[in-house]
Amino acid sequence: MTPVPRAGLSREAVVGLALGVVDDGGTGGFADLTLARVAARAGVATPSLYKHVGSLAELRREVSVRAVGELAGATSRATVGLSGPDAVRAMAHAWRGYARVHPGRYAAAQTGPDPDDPAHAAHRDAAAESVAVAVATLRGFDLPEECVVDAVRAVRSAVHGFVTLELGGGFRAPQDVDRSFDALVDMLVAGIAALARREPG
Amino acid sequence: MTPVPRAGLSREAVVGLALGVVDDGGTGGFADLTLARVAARAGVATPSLYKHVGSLAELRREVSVRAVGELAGATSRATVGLSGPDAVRAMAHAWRGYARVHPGRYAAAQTGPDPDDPAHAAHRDAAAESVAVAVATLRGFDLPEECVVDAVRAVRSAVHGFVTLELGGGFRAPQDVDRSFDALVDMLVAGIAALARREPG
DNA sequence: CCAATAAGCTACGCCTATTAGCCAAAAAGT
DNA sequence: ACTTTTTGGCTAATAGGCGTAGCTTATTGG
Repeated sequence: MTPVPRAGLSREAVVGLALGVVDDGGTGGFADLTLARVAARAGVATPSLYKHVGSLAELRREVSVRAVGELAGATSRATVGLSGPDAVRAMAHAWRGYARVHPGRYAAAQTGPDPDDPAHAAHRDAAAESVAVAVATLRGFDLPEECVVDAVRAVRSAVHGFVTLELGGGFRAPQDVDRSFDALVDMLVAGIAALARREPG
Repeated sequence: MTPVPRAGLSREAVVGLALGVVDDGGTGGFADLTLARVAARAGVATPSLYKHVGSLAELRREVSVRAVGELAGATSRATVGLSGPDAVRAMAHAWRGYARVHPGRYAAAQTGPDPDDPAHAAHRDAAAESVAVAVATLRGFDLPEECVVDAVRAVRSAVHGFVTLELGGGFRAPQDVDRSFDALVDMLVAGIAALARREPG
């Protein structure tokens, strides 16, 4: 009957539009990601998206994988050629920088993959890559093998916690937040060094 | 027509049932909190809840305030009579302990209040109390006035980040998570002490 | 005993996601 | 070039969520 021009969508295009929704929604962009919103951007009826994406959950997972990959890439790029304290500092700042520039995507990156579901394989890989960057950063500290995991967990915890609280408006005091972040990173670097000195073998 | 017995609800009762939903839902209990679920627990039709609660958003906020208050209470109780490193350690462990016992409520506690909305006053108060506990914990470190906020932010960031990642399944390696937490707390204590030593005045 | 209030209910409107089935447009095959 | 198949739109319809309106009954207070 009525001619229906093609919108030229594809899985890639849909994910891209979803990323746009996430970006425009600020910190809550990922939580507010909806098929209806994506369809509106595409100029298409909501059910049409199912030709390119299995479900909202699948689209969200795809967005998460992208976000985790980007975060891993940003920290990785920031630390090439560095080691020891310099590497940790660079990683921490790159991490926080990514979160501040892309708060919606950072929130998306916090969805953990299901360890068992085979559909989450890409997500697991991306997460593993992100952790691998952190591990690589700690080379140069001469950490005893069994302490590396403690150090990685400490760095991830501290930086992620800081960024989360900052984006969530948790730091209401007037003091400079950058300064506090530097202090935190200093603590981490000193703490890792101390961890290396302890239990010397 | 048909006799409609009273369910004996009240605002208190509704909030209590909501807390039950949150508790039973694990980490995602707060995200999955829904008026329909609460109504089902109350044995009541969903719209009936509006006689006791203004909206889902209001109910969620109420739950958040409770959770923040409980967390502040738990950390406060754990640190009475302690100071310095002992206080920080006790607070960190009480914090993590609360989150592990009440993962749903802990997630609820992460919703930040709107600084302007007068309806969020109770939420702001609860959050302020929680921060006050952390500040009190740092007495005994002789921190220069302008460094206290850095130390508070560092402690909150590190502990919150660790707990968040732990609950979210972010620590997949087989190594003991308790040990990693102890290492993190050691770093914090040492870092705060170093902060006190720096810029001596 | 009666009136006022409080606490249920059903019916509805609007927004999601998702499925089913139709139809035209593009692509592939002959 | 024509035909066939696949693809990517569509509308219609189901199910479940929040929230509003208006009715009815239980409870309470005079």
